[in-house]
Amino acid sequence: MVKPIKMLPARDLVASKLRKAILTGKFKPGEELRQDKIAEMLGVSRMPVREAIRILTDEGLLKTSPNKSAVVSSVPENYIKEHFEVRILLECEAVARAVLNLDDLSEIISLNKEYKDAIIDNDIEQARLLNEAFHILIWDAARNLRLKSFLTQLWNGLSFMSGGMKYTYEEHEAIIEAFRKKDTEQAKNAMKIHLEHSINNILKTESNNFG
Amino acid sequence: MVKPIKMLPARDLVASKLRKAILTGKFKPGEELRQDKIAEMLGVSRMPVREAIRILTDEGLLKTSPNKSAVVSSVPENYIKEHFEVRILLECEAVARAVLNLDDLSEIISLNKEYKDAIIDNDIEQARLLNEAFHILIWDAARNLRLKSFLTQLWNGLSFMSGGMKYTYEEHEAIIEAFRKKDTEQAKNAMKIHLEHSINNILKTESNNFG
DNA sequence: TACCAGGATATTGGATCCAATATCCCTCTA
DNA sequence: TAGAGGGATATTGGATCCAATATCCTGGTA
Repeated sequence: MVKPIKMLPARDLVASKLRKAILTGKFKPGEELRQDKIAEMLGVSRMPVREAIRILTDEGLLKTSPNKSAVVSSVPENYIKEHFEVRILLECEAVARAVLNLDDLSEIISLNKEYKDAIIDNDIEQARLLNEAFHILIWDAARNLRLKSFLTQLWNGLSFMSGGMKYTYEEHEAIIEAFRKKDTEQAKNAMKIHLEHSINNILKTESNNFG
Repeated sequence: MVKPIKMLPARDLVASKLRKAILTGKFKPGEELRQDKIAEMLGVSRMPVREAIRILTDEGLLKTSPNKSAVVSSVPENYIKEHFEVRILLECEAVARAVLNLDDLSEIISLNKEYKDAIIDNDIEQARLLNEAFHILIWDAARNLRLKSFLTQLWNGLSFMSGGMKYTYEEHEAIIEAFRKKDTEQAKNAMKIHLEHSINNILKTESNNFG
C-alpha cells in the first residue's frame, strides 16, 4: 500500500498547536492572545489563526467577544477530566443506539482484526487510524448527526495525546461481544471501561505536563 | 432602561441565514454551496461565509473536505429530532450536576420571576433573554466547560425558531423545586418534560416548513 | 489632585488579492 | 469509440490590505 498522506488545513495545525500550548500551561488562564502575535510565532498569516481561535472558542478553551482579543479560559486544568466526563456520556449513548441499529457486524469485526495486526507490526499511525475508524463506525450506527458531531469534536480535541493502546483490542472485543448479544447495558459498560482506561493512560502519560 | 443593542458579528448572521435555508429546504441535501455565490447572495464578502460554513460543519449540517465545496448533509429532516435527543441527554446531565453544586438559589429564582414579568408585559425579546439566562445559569452550575460549550452550540443552532413559551414559567418552577429538595432525579425529570414540551411546540409551529 | 474628554495607538473584523488544488472538457491514441 | 492525458476553468485556502472598534495615554478642568 502506498502512503495515504494526510494534508491537514493550516487552521487545524494552528488549532492543535494552540490547544497544546494552553493545556500544557504555556498560555496561562486569563492571558490575552493577539492574533498577529500568534501568527508571527507560527509563521503563518492571521487568517488560519482566526479560524483556529474560533475552533478553540467552541471547545471552551478560549473566550471571545466582538472586537476584543481572545482570552484563555480559566481552569483548563480540568480540560481532560471534563472532556472524558462528557465523552463517556456521549459514547455510551452512541454505543447503546448502535447496538440496536447495527446488524451486520462483519465490518466492525474486521476493523478490530486489522487493528490488532497493526499493533503487532508496531505501525502506530495505522493503529491510530483503525482505532478512530472503529469509533466512527459506532457513531455512524447511532444515526444521530449531532451526536456524531460532538463526538468528533471531542476526538479532535484530544487526538494529539495518544496514551498507550495496549489493551484497546481486548476492550474493543468486549464491545463487539455486546453487539453480538444486542445487550445495550453491557455495551455501555464495556465502552465506559474502555474510556476510563483511556483517561487513566493519558493522565499517567502526561502527568508531568500538568498541575 | 436604554436599549442594550446587540451587535452580532456578520459570521453569525450568515450562519443563521444558511441554517434556516438548509432547514427549510431551500438548499437540498447533497447540494454544493459555493462560497462566492453565497457571499453575493447575502451581500457580504466570502470571509464571513467561510466562517459560517465552518460553524455549520461543526453542527453537522454541512460536510466539507479540503479544497472542495461544502455540501449539504443528508437528512436535515431529522435535525430537530436529533437536536433534542442530544439536548435532553446533556441538559439532564447538566441539571443533575447543578443540583449538587448550587446552594444559593436566589439568582435562579429571581431570574424566573423576571421572566414571568416579561411575559406579562409581552416583552418577547426580554423573555427570550431571561429564558436563555435561566438555562445558562444551570450550565454554569454544572461546572463542566465542555458540557456548557455543547449546550451553547445546541442553543444557538435552534435559537432562530422560538416556539410558544406559555408554560415555560411553571416548568422552570418545577426545576427550581427540585433544586430546593436537591433531588437530582426529579430535576432530570422536570428538565426532560420541559424540553419535550419545547420540541412539541416547535414541531407544531414549524410543521408547515418541513416534511 | 482626581476625573473626564479627546485623540493616538493597537487590535480585531471584513474585503480583496494571489496561490494551490480540484474539476471539467477536449483532444489524441489505441 | 472508449479511455487516458493535459490544459483551461472554477473554487477553495492563505496573505495582505483597509475599515471599524476598543484601548491607552495625555492634557485640561473642576
